Amino acid sequence: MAMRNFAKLFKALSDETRIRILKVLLERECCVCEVMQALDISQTRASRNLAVLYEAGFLKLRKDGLWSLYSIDRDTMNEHLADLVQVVTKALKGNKALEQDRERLRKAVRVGPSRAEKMHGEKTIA
Amino acid sequence: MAMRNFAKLFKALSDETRIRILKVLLERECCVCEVMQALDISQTRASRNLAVLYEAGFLKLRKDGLWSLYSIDRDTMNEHLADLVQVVTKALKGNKALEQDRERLRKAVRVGPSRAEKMHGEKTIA
DNA sequence: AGAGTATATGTAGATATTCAAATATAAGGA
DNA sequence: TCCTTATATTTGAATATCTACATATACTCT
Repeated sequence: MAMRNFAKLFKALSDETRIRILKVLLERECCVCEVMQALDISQTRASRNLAVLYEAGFLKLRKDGLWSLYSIDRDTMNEHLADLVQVVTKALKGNKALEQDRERLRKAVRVGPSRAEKMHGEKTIA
Repeated sequence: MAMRNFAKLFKALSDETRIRILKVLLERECCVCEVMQALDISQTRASRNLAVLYEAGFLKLRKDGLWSLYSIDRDTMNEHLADLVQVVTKALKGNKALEQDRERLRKAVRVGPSRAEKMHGEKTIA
């Protein structure tokens, strides 16, 4: 169970054009020019946003002569989804990468920034 | 079944600081100063990023005197998740907002941008 | 009212993102 | 080889995002 960089995955999905592309690709595999026709956008825009989704791991790429055929990578998609569900429904206990944050939270008290600074000298707050 | 703006939701989640905040809040409700201590970040940064998550609907806010107590809005979270699962696992048939894209996809052919432009005069491609 | 504290907000600078236009690359056919 | 076509990449400009610093706001207590 690799620790994923959720922020990066979400960033790839944080653009309306890319969401529209994903939805079109849910219909079927498409070449770049089909995507640009479906969304009525420029070739550059279609190509670049497909590349972003591809690099994030959401798409598969198949070459056929001149055509670049993109399709949803359903396996990867389902993996991401499963992880996401797990993160949100459970409390991510035992996640090493975030143990520090949780450790500091354990010690944290409900005082504001000014008092927090005084508590441990100038090193408590970055 | 309101059509959600997924891009906006994902944008709120597309920042590493906000992911860390969510994970801390999965532990328990926190005030701003607890978040800043847990993540070792500035007060401004904690406050601003909490606000982004709040505005996106992921957090609940409870005021207690001087303190602003933020916590995960689990109902909203689960709604979003349910929607997401639906979108990804099904093909989103019958979604009015995207009917145009799918309609154009139906008519789209596997030719490149140059020929696509000629097919319907200069109006086919934006 | 006045002091102290927790949080929010205005501003500005650095950085990142997005897009179109032009150009480059690569495949297929004459 | 030369031409056409589909896609990728580079460039530059507009815009958005993120952060720290300074300041404002709001609540509590004396």
